[in-house]
Amino acid sequence: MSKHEQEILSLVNLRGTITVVELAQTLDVSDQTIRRIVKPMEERGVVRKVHGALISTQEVMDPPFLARMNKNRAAKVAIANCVAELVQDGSSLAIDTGSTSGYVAQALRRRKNLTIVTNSAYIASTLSMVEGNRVFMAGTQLRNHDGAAFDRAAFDVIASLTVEHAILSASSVHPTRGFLAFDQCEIDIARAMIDISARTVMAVDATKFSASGSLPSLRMPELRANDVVVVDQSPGAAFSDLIDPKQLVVAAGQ
Amino acid sequence: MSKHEQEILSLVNLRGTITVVELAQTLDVSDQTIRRIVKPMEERGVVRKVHGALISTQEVMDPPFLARMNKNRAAKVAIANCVAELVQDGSSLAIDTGSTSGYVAQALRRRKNLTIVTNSAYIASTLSMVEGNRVFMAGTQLRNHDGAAFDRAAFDVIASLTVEHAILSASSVHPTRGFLAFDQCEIDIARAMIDISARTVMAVDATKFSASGSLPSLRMPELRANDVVVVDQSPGAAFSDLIDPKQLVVAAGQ
DNA sequence: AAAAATATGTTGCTAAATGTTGTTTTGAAT
DNA sequence: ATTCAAAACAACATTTAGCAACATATTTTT
Repeated sequence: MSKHEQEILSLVNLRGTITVVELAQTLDVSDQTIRRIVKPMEERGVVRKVHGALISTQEVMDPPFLARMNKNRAAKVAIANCVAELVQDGSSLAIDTGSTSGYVAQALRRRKNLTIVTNSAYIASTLSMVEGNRVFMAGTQLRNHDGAAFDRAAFDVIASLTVEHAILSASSVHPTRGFLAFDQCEIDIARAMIDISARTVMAVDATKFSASGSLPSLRMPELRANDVVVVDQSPGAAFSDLIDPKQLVVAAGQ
Repeated sequence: MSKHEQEILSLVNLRGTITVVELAQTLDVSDQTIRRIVKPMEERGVVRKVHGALISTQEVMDPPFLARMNKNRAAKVAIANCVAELVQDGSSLAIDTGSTSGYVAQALRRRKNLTIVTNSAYIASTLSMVEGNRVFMAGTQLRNHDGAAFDRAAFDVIASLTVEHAILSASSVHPTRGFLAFDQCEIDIARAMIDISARTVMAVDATKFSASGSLPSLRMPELRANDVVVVDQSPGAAFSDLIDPKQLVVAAGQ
C-alpha cells in the first residue's frame, strides 16, 4: 500500500466524491500517479471509479452535510489536529455534533483508550471503531440532517458521566454576545457537556468570527477560566474581551 | 529502546504518516539511520512501512471492520440491493449490526421516509442523513470493533417500537441447527427485533452456508412462516428442511 | 586506556515510484 | 453522426527510495 492510498481513501470517504485532478493537486502529485494508485484500490472495491472522479463506496453523509464538511476544510483539519494534540491517550471527552467536531473525531483516531460521550451517531461510529476506545452514544432519536440526538435520553446519558474535556463548536462568535448557536437544543447539549467537564475546548474556524449574525442566534454558556479556544487564525482585537489571549490556541496552518 | 525510536513513534502517530526524509531532517540524522531504526519497529508491528514513508498503525480506517466489509463484497452488495427491493418507501425497519447489514443500510438510502431502529451507530448515522428518515439509535455503550450497542437501553428502545421488517444477519447457517451467531447478546438483540416485527428478512451470503462451524455458535430464533431469507446463491438441498424454497430469495448477481 | 560493541555516516548500486510526452478513448454538445 | 475537450492510457525518462558494504565515530566494557 502506497503512502497516498490512505489519504485518498479518507478524502473520498469524507467528501463522498472527488475528482482525480483535485486529488492530484491536494496530494501534490501528477494525475497519472493518482490513477496508478487508484487502479488497484478500485479492483479491491474500496472505491468506485467513474470518468474523471472517484466515488466513495461507503457514503456516510448526505450532500448538505458534506457541503458543510467541505466548507473551509483546510482550516477545520488544522484545528482538529490541534485539538487532538491537547488530548492525551486515555483521557475522557464529550464531543458535540457539527462539521468541525467531525474533523476532530477523525483526528482523535490517533489517540488511544479514550472514553467518549457524544450525541452524534457519526462521531460515535467513527471513534468506536478505534480499538481500546469506550464510546457512549447519548440519545435515541436522531436529527435528520446530521444524525445527532437531542432527546431526553441524550441528557440523561451525558449527565451520568464525567469527563476531562468538552469539545464543542459554535455556529458563530460575536465580540460581545459570545459564542452563538442556532438551536436551543444545541445549547442545552453544550451546557450539559460543559457541566460534566473539567475544561471546555471550543473549536471555531475564522469564518465564524466574521459571520454577520443576521439570523437569530442563541448564546452559549460563557467560558470558564481554564477553557481554551482553538482557531485557525487569530480573531481581531475586537474579540480580546471575549477570549483572553491566554485561552487562545492558534492551530499551525500545516 | 533508542532515544530516537520514541520520537519517531510519537511523530508518526501524531501526523498519521511521515516520510523517511522528513524524519531524517527532523532528528538531524541520515535517512539510512532512520531506516535502520525503523526496521525492527516495523517487525514488532508498532509502525507500518511503505515505500518512502511510515504510516501509523493507529490510523484512520480500522482494518477489522473494513476488512469484513470488503470480504465477499460483491455478494453482499447484491444481497443488500435485493433486500432494499423488498422494502417500500415509508415503511419501518429494525436492522442489526454486521457487515451485510452495513451494505443493506447503504442500499436503503434509495428509499425514502423510512422509520429505522438499529443498535449500530454506523447504520444509524448512515440512514439518519437521508432526508425524511426517522432513525432511532438503540443503546448507549458501543462495542469496540463495530460500534454496536447491546446494553439494557438498547433493548428498551427496541421494545418500545414496532416495525414491519426485521433485517438480520447471521454468522453462519447450519442445515439442522439453523442460523447461528457468536455472541449471546447478538441473539438477544435479534430476538428483540423479531419480537417487534411482522416479518424477518435474513440476509446471508453463500460463504455462511459452508462455514464448518468449529467455533461454538449459538442458535438464533427459528424462522416464522412469512419470513424470508435473501442469499446470493441458492444453498444446497441440505438446507431445504431449514428454509422453505418459498421463503428463499436469490439476489440477482449484479 | 585499550578493546569490543554499537551506532552513524558514506558510497555505489538496484529497485521503485513518479513525471512527461504523445496517443487513444471517452463523454457531452452540437 | 461529427466534433471537441477532457480524461485515460502507454512508453519512456527521471527522480527518489532502499540496500549492502565499508569507513568512521561513539559508547561501553574490561
